[in-house]
Amino acid sequence: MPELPEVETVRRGLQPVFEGARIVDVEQRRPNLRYPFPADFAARLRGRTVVSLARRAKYLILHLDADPVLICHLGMSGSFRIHSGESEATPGDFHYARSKDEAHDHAVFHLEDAAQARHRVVFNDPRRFGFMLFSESAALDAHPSLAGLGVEPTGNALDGRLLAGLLSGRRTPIKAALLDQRLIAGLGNIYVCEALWRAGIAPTRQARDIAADAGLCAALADAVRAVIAEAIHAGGSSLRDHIRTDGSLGYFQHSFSVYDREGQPCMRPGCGGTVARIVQAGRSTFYCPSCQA
DNA sequence: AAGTGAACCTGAAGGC
DNA sequence: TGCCTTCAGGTTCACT
Repeated sequence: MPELPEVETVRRGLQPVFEGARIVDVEQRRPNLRYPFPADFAARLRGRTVVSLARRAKYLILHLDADPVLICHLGMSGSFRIHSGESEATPGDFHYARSKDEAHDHAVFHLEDAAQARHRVVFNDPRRFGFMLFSESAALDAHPSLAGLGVEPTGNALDGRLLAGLLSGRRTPIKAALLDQRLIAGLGNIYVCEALWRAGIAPTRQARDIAADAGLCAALADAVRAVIAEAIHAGGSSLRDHIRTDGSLGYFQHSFSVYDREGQPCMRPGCGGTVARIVQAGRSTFYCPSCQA
């Protein structure tokens, strides 16, 4: 499921285990995920100390005390589990994290923290759309996976004026424009649908038409920032709940207004419409034809 | 340039 | 019970 809020939730869950820890060993259990693991993957990580765990868009970035930088993407079904002694937790709990099919445990990081306690961090990814790559340089903007990524929808950078500039002149449907990682980095199918519903904008409208309306751009930028911020917040609370458990309980509790609600009543007060599903660029779009114009 | 569809891969869910 | 089809949070590439 990982869109930006889920990746950020995973990052926050992993951060206390990774940061400051020494990588004692790495098990690489297959040659590739979506892409081949980097050459000498385990050997080059072994012995390094983790300086920080960052995030850019849907990418996790592990900065070490020496080259390289580890870039990790969860794809559609990637997850991490933490094993610390007796306890176990899954940071960022979603569908596939529940299945503890060890056949899909593709990489294991053995860590030792400052108090010499050992932790294992296990990467599981049934569909193997995830990947791990190295950047030889700390200048990550030069890495092919990260170069060209657009603005983060967190913080205050994304406002109506900036959004208007990004959408200006584009003939593509607004749905596709918001999914374009070169414009805004980190939105996925769920939160694009949700943001368009909040802003009352039909997903089929042309991006350039939205760009021409300053009020709409401001409303859409606000909706994007709000839905991402709320989702991160919800992920955090779910994470806390989850870490108290044995790692096997509960889905990430989403409350979607339109996503996956085809045929159900629109949740906007007084609207009375029915959520519809259409396909755009091969992907499901959920929206309310009554209040999204 | 813009848009679509396919590809990568496994698993869940629903119809019959 | 099983077999079949469809669908899934992402990204990239090939083609109109």
